Amino acid sequence: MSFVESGTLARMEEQIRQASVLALKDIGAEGVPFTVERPAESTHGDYAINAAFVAAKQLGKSPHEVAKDIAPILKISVHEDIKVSETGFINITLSRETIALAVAEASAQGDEWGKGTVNANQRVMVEYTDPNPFKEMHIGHLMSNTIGESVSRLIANEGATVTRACYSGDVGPHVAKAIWALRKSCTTDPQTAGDLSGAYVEGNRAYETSPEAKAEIDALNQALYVGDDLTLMEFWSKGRALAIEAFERVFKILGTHFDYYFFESETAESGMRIVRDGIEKGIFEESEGAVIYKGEKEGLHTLVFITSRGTPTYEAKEIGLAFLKEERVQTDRSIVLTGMEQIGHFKIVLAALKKIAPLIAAKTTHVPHGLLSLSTGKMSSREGNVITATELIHEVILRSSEKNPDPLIAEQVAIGAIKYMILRQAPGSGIIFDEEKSLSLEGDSGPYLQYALVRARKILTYAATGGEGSDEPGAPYAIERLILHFPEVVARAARELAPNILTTYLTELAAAWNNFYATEQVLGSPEEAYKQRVTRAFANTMTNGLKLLGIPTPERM
RNA sequence: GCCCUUGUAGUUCAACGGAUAGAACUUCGCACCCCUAACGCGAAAAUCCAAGUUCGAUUCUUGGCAAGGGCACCA
Repeated sequence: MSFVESGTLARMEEQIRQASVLALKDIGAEGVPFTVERPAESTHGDYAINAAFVAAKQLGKSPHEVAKDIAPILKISVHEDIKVSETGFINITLSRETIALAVAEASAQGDEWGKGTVNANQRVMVEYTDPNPFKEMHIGHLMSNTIGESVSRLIANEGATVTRACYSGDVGPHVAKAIWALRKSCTTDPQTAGDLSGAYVEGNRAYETSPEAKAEIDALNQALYVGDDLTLMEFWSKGRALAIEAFERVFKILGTHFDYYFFESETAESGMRIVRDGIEKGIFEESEGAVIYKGEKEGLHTLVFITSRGTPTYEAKEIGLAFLKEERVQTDRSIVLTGMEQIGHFKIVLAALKKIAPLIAAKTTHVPHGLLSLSTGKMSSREGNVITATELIHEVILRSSEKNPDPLIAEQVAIGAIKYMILRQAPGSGIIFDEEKSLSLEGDSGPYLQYALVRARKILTYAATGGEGSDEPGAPYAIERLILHFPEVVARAARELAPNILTTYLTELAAAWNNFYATEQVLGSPEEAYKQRVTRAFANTMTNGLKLLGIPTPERM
């Protein structure tokens, strides 16, 4: 069992890569780039190397000939069969024993199955979700939260210490608008987060239609930054607390917990100070009473950091935030997840930050995600035609409870369906949201994965004994050859910050399991012991995979 | 006008420059309820257009066309 502990198979792909590097060196093609991949067609084997194509030109031979030179000198420590395709791929098919060992490993390791060490000893901060108090969380925040949570878990799974951060705009025009409207309607004691966002919509309408209201709101905005009107600040602080309580209720349902909350009220002052200091250094300029950054020389454009009224914009606050994060937590890497509409702004912020604090800028990565738009038209929190996070969750729970009277399970299924919809596609691409089409409970969907797991676990609860028979059947089941790739898939998803890679894999895995389930009887079969092990290996893989996506795993469905 | 992102079956999404472009929904057919059918099997159906780079391009480059977003005091 030392094999299981050392986890040799978890590094199978890496081993093949290294063996290929050495083999290439031996045939005089050192350093050519190549890939080791899982062939789309399983009959081609478990791993494929394309090095022969790349080396062929340099060696003046055909890819097929080069592949034939490489294949015999590949030194891989597990049993396998190496074949060369006519086109020039080197295909590696693992032996029956090797696959059985991988299944044993997946079955025995439990929670540890799939853990990696790529990010060992790294400290990473991930900022995501970023809802604004005085507005409600809407489905766009759901997208940021779902991707951010999964990315955090994937990074942590590779050995990093992850700090989760949530940054909230608790000052600024949107807050002034909401407070203005609340005061106007003599609301001294708003009760729900819905009251606040309703007020925001109203305040925004007034801001755009009435010059007097605009002046009042602008004044209120400045007063909030100054902060010496105690009645105002108390009202503000109460509203903020109310909003955050609402956020945390949603976070709990979603399975997220933030280690740090950062607020714009904390970053405004230092952000402005740092920007002002940057004027003398020639980083920023004054223009028409505002402080701006001219990005033209770097192919960017000009953006205002401090307004002519002396209030900081998003950009100045972002600079302040970078320093505040640094002050609070030591990190090696800082990831900021936002909607892609902020790409342009973030480039400029990072360009400025590079001149102010090059080390912070160097370790900061902006990861934009696509936007969620409604098939019925544009969503705008200013106009109030948004689908809020809680609305959507309740809507989907309603649908999932048709098949599940148990409210906890209905909720788990609903969250699974919502998160799957978001995580199935590349983080950068947007979603045109249509509840009927986007949120499926059948086919490629969250419940499909959850259901496959439930069925496997059920078998395991019946399997009180280890079952009869111990030898593995001659040919491996398709599911076995999929299970062994799990650690590699997870590592790649973490490296590319792309949970969709894992989602696609788990969907394929669930399909293979359902096929196995439909065609093979586990309990009471001649190969029961081995099939139970396969079942456990699948259940571990799916459980750990869903955990990494942040998708709940219901006990039954 | 400039910049960014995206164009793949009827629809919603995959495909680290590789093998016959994968799924799901829909449609049609089959199976059939024996460890849970939110399941399984089969069929039909797609790379926006044009050049270029490459042994090989959905992927890279350039130019069109189309959609979305951003471009000084919102975030």
